[in-house]
Amino acid sequence: MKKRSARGTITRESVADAALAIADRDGFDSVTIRAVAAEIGATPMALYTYFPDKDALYEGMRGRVLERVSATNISRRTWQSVLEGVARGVHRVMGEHPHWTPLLAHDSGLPPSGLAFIDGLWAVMLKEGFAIEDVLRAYGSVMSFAIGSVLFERIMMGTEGDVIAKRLALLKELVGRAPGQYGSLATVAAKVDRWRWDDVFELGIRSLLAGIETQCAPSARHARRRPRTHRVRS
Amino acid sequence: MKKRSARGTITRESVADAALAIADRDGFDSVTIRAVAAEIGATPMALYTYFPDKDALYEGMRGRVLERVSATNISRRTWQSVLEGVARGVHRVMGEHPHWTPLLAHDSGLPPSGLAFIDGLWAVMLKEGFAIEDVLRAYGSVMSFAIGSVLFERIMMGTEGDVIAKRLALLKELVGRAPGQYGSLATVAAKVDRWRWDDVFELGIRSLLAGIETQCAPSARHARRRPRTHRVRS
DNA sequence: ACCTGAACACCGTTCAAGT
DNA sequence: ACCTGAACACCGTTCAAGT
Repeated sequence: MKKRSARGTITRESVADAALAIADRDGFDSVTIRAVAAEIGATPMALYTYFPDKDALYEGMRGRVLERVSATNISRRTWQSVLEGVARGVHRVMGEHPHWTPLLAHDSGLPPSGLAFIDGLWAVMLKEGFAIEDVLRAYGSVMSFAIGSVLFERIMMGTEGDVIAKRLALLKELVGRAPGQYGSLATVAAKVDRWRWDDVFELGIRSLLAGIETQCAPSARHARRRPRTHRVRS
Repeated sequence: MKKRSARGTITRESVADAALAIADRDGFDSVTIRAVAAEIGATPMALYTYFPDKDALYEGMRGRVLERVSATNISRRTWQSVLEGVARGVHRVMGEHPHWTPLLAHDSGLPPSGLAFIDGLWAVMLKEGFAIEDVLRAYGSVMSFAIGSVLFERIMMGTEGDVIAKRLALLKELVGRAPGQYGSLATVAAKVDRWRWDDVFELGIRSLLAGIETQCAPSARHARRRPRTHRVRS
């Protein structure tokens, strides 16, 4: 909808940012090639100079999001501050831009800037004495939770922040069926408007850091060789 | 592609199952109204008798998936077995059907059967003495992790199980840039083919259950009134 | 190389009509 | 109520053409 931009002013970043702006404003499904082109004052096909297809555009968007996450200035002093920092960064950025969350669930690759970002985090963990396989194990569990908490909140609450509307719809759903049948749900749902979703995140991140500490983090005190229990599951 | 089904034989379940079968076989993006209709031998518009729109179809699919999760027979004896059981169920079902994972990230509602399922889990937690707000806090953190671990694995490894191909692509990516720059990434990536993703899940679920135990679970020994630390964040 | 305009093969969904 | 067939307003992407 903007005026035609001068030739040569388009960049991968400006395209990705335009796409993110549309997602913010109109929802993720409104991010179409045509809409993004209109946003920067170009023709749909002009974008194909910068991104070979729509998955590549998603990848570019994800790169820009990760730059925002890293801009929350994660301390690299300890492995705890690294893991907590990146989790908190994901949680904060996605809390501010709920329409961006589908990017986290779309398996269309990580841009080079994302690789560099991860490399920096893993370097700290290795330097702190993490075993190589524990780096991915610990990073994976924390990132899984960070991503999942954002998506789970979106699934439960929707994207519009209409908590009350959702709760009422839920209760109406319950009343419509056999009364008393969904007693536990109703009991908890009645508390939902007083609910702070951040508490879910806090409980999870605290538990995970503690668990990593005891299960795979290197102790600076005594330089033991990662005492992992070998487990057998049926 | 099947033969025309007799009039009146279509059900919500058969439509949802056909959609899940297509996702399994051809990928999630191949689940189109037209493809599902063809799968059950009907016309595209025939589905609209059972689902008002595509989001409703997703909701129906999610309901069928949750039935599978609950079919993993979750023990309801303790709150630990409930939370671990549902997390393990999600992890197992989605491990067997990676193409279904986008359903977990799509915020288009939970079907009534899903509500009943959650109600049953929460009933156990309440009966075990959980405070009302702790029910959602604990359930939320565990489910967030379960969902996130599935999606994170899919993001990192792709959906085809082509672990080696992915790793090679990653390493090639690294070599292409300044050598030695992505040292940490390369060090860890070199171990990836020996990697068991289940270890990420095990570390997370263990940590979360332990954290819930200390931070909000009721102790059967001494019936204290949930000793939560009151925290203030900047 | 960058960008345009027309066209193609899809998609979800509406509508009018049949049983 | 259940189901059909044609049509509409989209979508991502290809192609031939211009600078």
